[in-house]
Formats: sequence, structure tokens, C-alpha cells
Amino acid sequence: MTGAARVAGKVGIKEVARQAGVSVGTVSNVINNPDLVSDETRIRVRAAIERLGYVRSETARQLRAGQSRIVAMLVLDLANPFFAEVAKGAERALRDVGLGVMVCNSAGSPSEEADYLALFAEQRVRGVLVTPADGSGRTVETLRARGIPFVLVDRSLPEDQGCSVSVDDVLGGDMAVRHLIAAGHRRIAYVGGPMHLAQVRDRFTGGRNAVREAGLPDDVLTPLDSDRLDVAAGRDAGARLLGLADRPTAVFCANDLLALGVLQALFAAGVRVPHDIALVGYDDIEFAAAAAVPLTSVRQPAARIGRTAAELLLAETDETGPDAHAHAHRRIVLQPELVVRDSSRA
Amino acid sequence: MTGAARVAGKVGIKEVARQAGVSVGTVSNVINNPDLVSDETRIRVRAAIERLGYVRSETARQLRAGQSRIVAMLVLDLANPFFAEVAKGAERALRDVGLGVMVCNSAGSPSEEADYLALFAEQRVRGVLVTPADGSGRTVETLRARGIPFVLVDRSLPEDQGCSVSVDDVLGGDMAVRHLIAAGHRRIAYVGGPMHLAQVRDRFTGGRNAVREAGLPDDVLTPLDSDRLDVAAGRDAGARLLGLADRPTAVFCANDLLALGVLQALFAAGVRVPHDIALVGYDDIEFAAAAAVPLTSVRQPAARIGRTAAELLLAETDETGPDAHAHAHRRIVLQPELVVRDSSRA
DNA sequence: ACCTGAAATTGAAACGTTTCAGGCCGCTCG
DNA sequence: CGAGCGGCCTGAAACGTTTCAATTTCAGGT
Repeated sequence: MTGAARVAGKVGIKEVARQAGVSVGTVSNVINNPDLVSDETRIRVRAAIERLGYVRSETARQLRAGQSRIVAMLVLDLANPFFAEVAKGAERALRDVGLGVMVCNSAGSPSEEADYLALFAEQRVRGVLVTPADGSGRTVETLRARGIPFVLVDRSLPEDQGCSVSVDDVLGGDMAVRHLIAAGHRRIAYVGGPMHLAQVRDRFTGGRNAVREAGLPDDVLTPLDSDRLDVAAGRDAGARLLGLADRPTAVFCANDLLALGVLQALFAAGVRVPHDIALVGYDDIEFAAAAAVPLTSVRQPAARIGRTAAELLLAETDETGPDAHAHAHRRIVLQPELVVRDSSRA
Repeated sequence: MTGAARVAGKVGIKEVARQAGVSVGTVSNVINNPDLVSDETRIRVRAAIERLGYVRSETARQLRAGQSRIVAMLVLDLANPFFAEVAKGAERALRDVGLGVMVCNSAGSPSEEADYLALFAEQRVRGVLVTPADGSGRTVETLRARGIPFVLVDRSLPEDQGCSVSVDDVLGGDMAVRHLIAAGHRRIAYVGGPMHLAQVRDRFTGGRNAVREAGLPDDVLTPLDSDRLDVAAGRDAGARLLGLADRPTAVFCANDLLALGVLQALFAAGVRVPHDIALVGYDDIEFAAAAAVPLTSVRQPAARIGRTAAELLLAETDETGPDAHAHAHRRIVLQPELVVRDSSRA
């Protein structure tokens, strides 16, 4: 046992100073600028710190510094492996420079998102990585109004408004539907979550582009709404799909969770994939390849998105900090990639 | 636009007080005890707050209060849907009482875990929900030494040492292996992650119990080590499995991620599940049911674990706070449930 | 003996809150 | 009319740091 005679938070720098027979300023220097302190004193103070189990109060430190060492990350759905992967990428990059990461879950709800943004502002977080749950841009407005550095994740933004790292969702949707059309499908359903999410909208737009470029009428791709973006919602959508008058021959889902849910529903009803209905998902989460019928999906470089976003945020805070010389926001758009598997093969 | 003329953090309670023509104490009361302030003053102060875009500094507040309004949650693997679900359960319960949740990922590494525990101590978090990455109990020791309230998640602890919410892993392992033995299997491999994790050890112990109770020799269940607990590690293990001299007829995995990886490896090698090799996983994550061969798995009530842990933590902090009357730690052990699917059916 | 400069240390201000003892005012009660 | 009271408000202390100007100490140069 090394010590810890007192309870954390009970012993402050003052008590350490008293026991070591020095002033508080010196103790602070031992911790933050050891070079300024003589060897003898340094050793004595370190001993006192050890003996008392002193832990510096980051809270007090932050108060003085005006900003915290924590970056907040707000994602649409922690239970979605895609976001978990993005978070992991960001976390690694931020930990490397000694910043803590607070991962939070808006669950796609604008009101939960607003709650969290308020919390972040009160906490004076260093910055925020956020995938907006709100299509209206109110998220960005709120952050800018409060002067909190931020980077949009998986959603793009004009460069004069802020940094963003996204994947070209319109292109992704285009690739998916183009693939289905090439396979001969002419009745395709788009199973999408709430349309106020940009991702959901853009992927549909991309799909419609593909339809038009093929010289086909718009109604070749018809949306089938879904209120959430999880497996259960996918099962619901699958069931509704089967009740449709003109049953589609292919389904494009806004993400893999939905696609896996649809797959389960189709399977339960004895509908064969891809023979009766072809299926394409989005995100290419690890489980897509392991599904009952391996899932064709649009792959996004999840970890890279997270890492890149973290780097942009660091650049922004560094440059904004010292001598506020205008920071040039960057808008990074990564490319998706279609991974064809059994679920859409003839 | 409602205001926000200044940058967040720039305007404090003092400036608000000046503009509203009152003292700082009154502004504080408007925010925290509105009843103590006259209507007229309250309105005037509120207007000033709005106009200036004032946001209370939680940092300063915490400094005064001595503790923060944030609870930390440290899990083994955020990318594992089981933990994501646990986190979700805890988050909901804590948000309901106005506490923020900081979810962090130790990735099963004791050193990352130690880093995070140090961060939490400096942040003076209200409490910690943790699944230890370190089998030795050093995690618990560290937390207790620092006086940080904690609840162990998915890991049990004697009641005199602290609160814990776990699922009976020994029983779960027993159920899984008993099921395989009943189906006639006599060569069973246990694919487990690093043995320093209690979960991995206990599930194996349970399996061995089942073997013994069936009056069979211990080597019916042989461990096949794996350094991590993810899908890729499962694929590795699956490949090694196939090279074994006496190829087992069944495989029990320490979690579903491993099982899905094994499944992929077996499938790639043309080995049929369950015909050639039966497979049982653990956790019953949502994707287990949607796998190429629906996976038999030991289900754990994930969300409930999270919620229960959060409640215990709240009880502990509430009771410890006011007048330190000895808090009775609780040790809650939930029951697992075997869900039989195709991967282990004859 | 005196001055200089570097090295080591001190002491106090400042960060933005909350809390609390007290002050002031206008009423009501005796 | 004075005392007492309740409602409203003020001003300052305290929380635990960091930072910085000021002070002390000491060795070395003249």
C-alpha cells in the first residue's frame, strides 16, 4: 500500500504544502513545472503527495484555465456498431493527446440532443463531435452561438459554417440502387428511418438519381417509412413490405440494422433472399457479412471517420486558442464502397 | 435569434448581475431558488441572462459543491452490442435523475483502465460503473482507496467489498455445456478471450462443472485461447480449430462475437453447422438470431444490468452523502437463460 | 565590502459559483 | 408608537487550483 490515508477530494494542495513545509505555489510547480523546483524540495513534496493520496482537482484546474480537457461525442445510436466504431476511432486519436472523451447517445432524438448540448455547454467541454439528430441545422446554430468548437460527423456542412467529416451518402445510395437496377430490378423499396435525418434523406436521393439516370420513372424506388433505425424497426418494415399490393423485388435499407431486421421478417415468412427479394444494406457493419444471407452493403470507413473528425477538432481548438487567427474550416467527404454479397446476387 | 451576443464562457454571473442591477447572490437565486426572488427582479435577471447568452459554469459549481454531476461508465468493449445495451440501460436511469454519463472504453486493457480511473478521480466524478479489465481486484482496490463510489457491472463481488450487478456466469457456462453434452457431444472446445477476465474464467468453470456432473473426464471440454473477444479473434480461433488433430464436435464461445467469427471461419472452410460442428455463444446479442446459422446463445438481461447498476450507485451516493450512515452494499446476481437455435440442433 | 543575477520560493489574486449572516423596508400587532 | 416579523436583497467567504510579481538566498565578480 502506497498510502491514500484520506478520502479523495478531502485533501487539497494546501494540506500537501503544509505537510511538506512549502507554499502552495511550490507544490503546483512540482506537479506542473518540476524543473523549477530543487531536487530536495521536489522529493519532499512528492512524498507528501504520495502519503496523503492527493489527487489534483481537475475541476479547480479547469475553472482557472477556462476550459476542460474533455471532448464530447454525441452519436445517433450507440447500439449501432457503425457508430461504436466511429467512436472508437475518435477516442483513440483524442486519448493520444491526453484528452478525455465523453461518449453520449442522442438516440436520434432532437430533444435529447438539445439536453446534451446544454450539458456540454455547462461543462465547458473542449469541443464536440456530433452527428446531428436534427435535420434543420439547429444543432450547428446552437453550437456556434455558444462558441463551442465542433466537427460534424457523418454529415457534411458548407465550409464557411464549420468542419465536417462525412461519407458521400448520395453516391452511396446511387451505387446501391444502380447495382439493383443492373440486376434487373424494377420495383425497389427504400426502407428508411425518420426522414429528418440527413443520412436517410441523402441515401434516398442517391437512389432516385440512379433511377433517373437509368431512364426509369421515379416510382421504381418507393420509400417505406420507418420511425427508427434499428433491427426491430427493420422487422416491422419487413412485415409491412410483405403486405404490399405490388410486392417489390428488391429492398434497399438506410442501414444494416434495418436490413438485418427485414431479412429476419422475410425469412420468417418463407420469402427467399435473394431469389424472391434482393436486399442491400448500408454501413457494412461486421455482422452484415455473418448474416443468414451475407448482406450486400455500402461500406463506410468508420474508424477513419472518427479519427479524422478528432484531428479536425484538434486543429480547430489549437488554432482558435492562442491568437484567434481565422481558422479555415474543412469539409472532408470520404468515399463509400459497395460490397456485393449473396443477398443481392442473381 | 434570442441573443448570445458573447462567446460562451466569456460572460459570468457577475456580468449578468451588473446588467440587471442586482448582486451576484440574487442572480444565483434566480437560477437555483426562484421562489426567493420577487417577480419583478426575476424577470429582469432572466432577461439579462437571455440577452447575454449566459451559461452557468458547471465547473465552478462543482468546485464549490465538491463533486460533479457526472457518472463514469467504463466497459470492456463499446463495439460489443452487449455492452452498448448495458450502457443504454444505465444511461437512461441516470439521465432521469439529471446526471450526465461519460461512457468510456477500456478495450479490456488493464493499463487503459488505470488511465481512465485516474481521469475519473481527477474529475471528481459522482461515481463509477465499471466492468473490470483486471482480474486481480486492483480495480476495486484503487476505487476504494480513492473513495469513489462504484458498482461493478457484469462481475460480482462479496457484499462487504462493494455493490455489484452480475449474471451468474458459472451457471451460464453450465447451461451451455450441459446442453451440448445432452446432444451427445463428447469433444467440446471452449473458445475464450484472455483468462484474466472473470467472465471468461467463470464461463469455463461452469462448463467444466457440467462435464463433471455428467460423470465425464475433464478433457471433454478443452480451452482454446484467444487474446481478444471480437469477431476477428473468433475467425482466428475457428481457423486454429480446424487444424486440430482431434477436431471437436462442438464449440462453446465466451461471447457471441467470438462465436460469429468462428461461424464465419467454419463456413469458409465448408464445415457445416451444426451438422459437423455445433456452436453455442454467449450474451445473445441481437445479431445472434440473424446469423448465417441462427446462434444458440446464453442470454443476459443487458439493459436490466445497466439500469440496476445505476440504481445501486444512486443508492450508494445518496446514502453516503448526507450523514455517512453505513451503506449496505448489495450483490445482485441475475439469471442467464439458454436460447436454443439452429447452431446446436441435431 | 558591495553589487549583480540566477535560482528557488512565496504569497496573493483570480477563476465563477453557492451559501449564509446580516441589512433594509414596510407591515401588523400589542 | 415601538417591537417584531417576513420578504427581499447584499456582500463576502469559500471551494482548489494556476500564475505571476515580488522576495529571499546564494555564488561569483569587482
